[in-house]
Amino acid sequence: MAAAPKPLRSDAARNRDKLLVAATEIFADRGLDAPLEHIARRAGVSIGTLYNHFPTREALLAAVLPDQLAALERVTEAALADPDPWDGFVTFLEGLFALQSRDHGLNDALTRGFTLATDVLEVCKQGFLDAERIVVRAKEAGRLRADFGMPDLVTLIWAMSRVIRESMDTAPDTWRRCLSFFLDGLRAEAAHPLLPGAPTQTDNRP
Amino acid sequence: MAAAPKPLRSDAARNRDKLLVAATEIFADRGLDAPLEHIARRAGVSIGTLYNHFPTREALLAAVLPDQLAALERVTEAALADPDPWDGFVTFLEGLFALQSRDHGLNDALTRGFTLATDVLEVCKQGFLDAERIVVRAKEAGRLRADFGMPDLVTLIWAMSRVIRESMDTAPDTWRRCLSFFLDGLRAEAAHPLLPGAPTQTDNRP
DNA sequence: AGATAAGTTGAGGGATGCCTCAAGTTCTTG
DNA sequence: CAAGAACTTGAGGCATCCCTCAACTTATCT
Repeated sequence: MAAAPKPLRSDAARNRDKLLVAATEIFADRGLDAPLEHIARRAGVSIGTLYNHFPTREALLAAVLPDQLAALERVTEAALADPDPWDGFVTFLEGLFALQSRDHGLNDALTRGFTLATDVLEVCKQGFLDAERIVVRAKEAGRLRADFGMPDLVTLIWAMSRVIRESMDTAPDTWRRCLSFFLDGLRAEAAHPLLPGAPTQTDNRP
Repeated sequence: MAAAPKPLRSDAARNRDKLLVAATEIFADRGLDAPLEHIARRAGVSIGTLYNHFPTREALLAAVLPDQLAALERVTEAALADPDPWDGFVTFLEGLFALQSRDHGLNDALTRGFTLATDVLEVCKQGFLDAERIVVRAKEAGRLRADFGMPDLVTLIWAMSRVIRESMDTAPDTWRRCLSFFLDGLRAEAAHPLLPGAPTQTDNRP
């Protein structure tokens, strides 16, 4: 099935590793569109070598992102493991944004419409479905407002990712404050009718 | 006082106007870092002429932004005119974001730490003070949660500006939905203790 | 060790965007 | 209607980032 991945020559394997380490670091603190030259330089390798191993930025992302996404998966599991559906929902959001606040690249990945390799995309979709379980559970328990849907989660991620990016360097916990306020508006008992002109939920399915 | 602004030659004045019109349009729908060449081309003028009239991007902004800020001022006034402090607060936010959603450039201006000419900056500061009156009034009326401060307004603007930008082309009213949720968390009676780790208000004064 | 396949290198070509300035054009004024 | 001042022009230099490829180096295998 899978094309037999021919074994790399020893030096090539080493360079590949150095590139992955460098890419992970640089993406994490410069974001996903950091110049590839920086990554090559940090890996102590020429730009040509980088392109030899990863012909496109997307290929490099596909090699680097899965680790970050695994961390996210752990957060999701922890959230689902919480016996209280609301607490689980809060745990999920806190964990998600905490990860994003530590990893500029993950922030980009979750947020910008990035071209991702199909298998990475698959992981994302799976994560999205797990997140949906968290949301549904909290709604069914009558704790999360009934009109909150997955598109709203996406919107929330956009919103918070901006807050995270903007405050990262000066007051890195600002997002917690913002999230606190937001969460208070998501509790079922806080729900008021939407502002006039606000799209109804089905309008903005992604 | 003010340095006598020597009268422009007629053709120069015409070009200047064309540039302002073009800049207003392009900034509004491409954002504040649209290529200056685009603006020159749309004005039907060479790039050199643009630089002749506005030696820096900042100078061009200083000539273009006041109009947008005036619109914002009108929103602020309307908000203060509302007899109900909470409704005024809501009016303010709705008006602010509605403007941003129509003007990509204003969205950038309010959001990114842009280098602004001192007099434009002055207008911004004034607007900020007016906004503070709206916030304080809503808090004193016991309608807006007591722990909401001006830094939180800044954060909210960051958050919403991202939502606006991201949904502008596909579902331009998404921000209203998001704002509705957020507002429900800002009502005094919705307030819950902040999440652990959230900075206290004084931490993130800008 | 020598032959060969595998891997590396970095200069260089292409885009885009910023900004300048010498040469040309056009308005204004006497 | 000159002539000089005011203004415009666009090619070109700079910088950044993209990506490629012919010449070189190195690991591996016998």
